Amino acid sequence: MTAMTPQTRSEPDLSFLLDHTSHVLRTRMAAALAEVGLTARMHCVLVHALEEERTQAQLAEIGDMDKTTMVVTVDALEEAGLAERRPSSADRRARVIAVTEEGARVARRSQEIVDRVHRETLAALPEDEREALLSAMRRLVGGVLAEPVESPRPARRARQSG
Amino acid sequence: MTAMTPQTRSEPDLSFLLDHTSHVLRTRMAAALAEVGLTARMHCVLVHALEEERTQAQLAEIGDMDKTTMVVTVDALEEAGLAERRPSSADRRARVIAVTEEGARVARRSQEIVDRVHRETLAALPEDEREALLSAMRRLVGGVLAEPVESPRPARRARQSG
DNA sequence: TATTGTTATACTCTATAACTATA
DNA sequence: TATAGTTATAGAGTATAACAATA
Repeated sequence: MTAMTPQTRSEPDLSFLLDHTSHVLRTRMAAALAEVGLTARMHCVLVHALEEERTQAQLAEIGDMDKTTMVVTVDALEEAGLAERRPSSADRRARVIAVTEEGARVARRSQEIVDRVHRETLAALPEDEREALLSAMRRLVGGVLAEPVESPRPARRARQSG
Repeated sequence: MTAMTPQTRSEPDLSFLLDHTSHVLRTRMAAALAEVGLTARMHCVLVHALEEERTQAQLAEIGDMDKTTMVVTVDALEEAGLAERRPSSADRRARVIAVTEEGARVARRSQEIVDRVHRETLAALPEDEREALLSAMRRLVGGVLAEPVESPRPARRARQSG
């Protein structure tokens, strides 16, 4: 979004290009998924819970969410009747996320929506460019842009008692 | 960040690729710019204010920021002695952002940092892929991914008087 | 009446801290 | 002692509302 390079220069503004495209795609995806009442996170949890038996911690890992964010996401899925928390037979601390029949139906539709939005976006590109784009992005994700640099977060006050 | 497509499928997950790369690049850029005491927004305002005489509203437009976000960004630049608010000669409501000498020096360094981070990132790609990536991204920004879809924001309570 | 910049603040998002139950 | 999940809430980020000065 934020243009990092003035228009009078010819350097490619990779930051702007990535920020803008990811932001716009995100809004489009959110709007499309809203049709079936899901957020991107709910979709993510749903499809990965459907694949195999997974606990909240495992799903949080996959979706790169904090465990507290996972709590509210699973709350939303339960409230919508799309998933349920079940005790894990292997570890009594853990909860397995079981997708309901309705949840499975919605997940099928939401995955179609996701694929369609991706397809429509990529369809705007000539095929060779499309392939190169995907290949380049995968190379970045696997290489230089694999891991975020983390900045030291400021300390936090203890919680108010009462 | 959020994987939109389970690993067992072969559809390209454009959302994940864009979200991940833009997020990681953003953290790298933030860390690199912190060396000269700037945020990405401060850099953005600084270089565009340096190009020609511009008001806060114009700079907000360029950086796609809200005008209230611009206020705090300019506050930070003024506090750091890198820019100053000056009354516009054309419109007495408006403030032109004037970059100080120190601001110009810092802007030159921060632009070098931005270019370097972009160059280092793109250097990880074979040249043909690099060119295709940039071309594809520009095509998306100019086409299907030009404008965000906006979702209706929930209304807001009036401000407390007192 | 509309717009620039400002202040105050509501709201969202996310993560930290503290806790319970279990490993 | 460490981990899974939960609750409460701190704090960052951002945008809306209202306002003063000016167009």
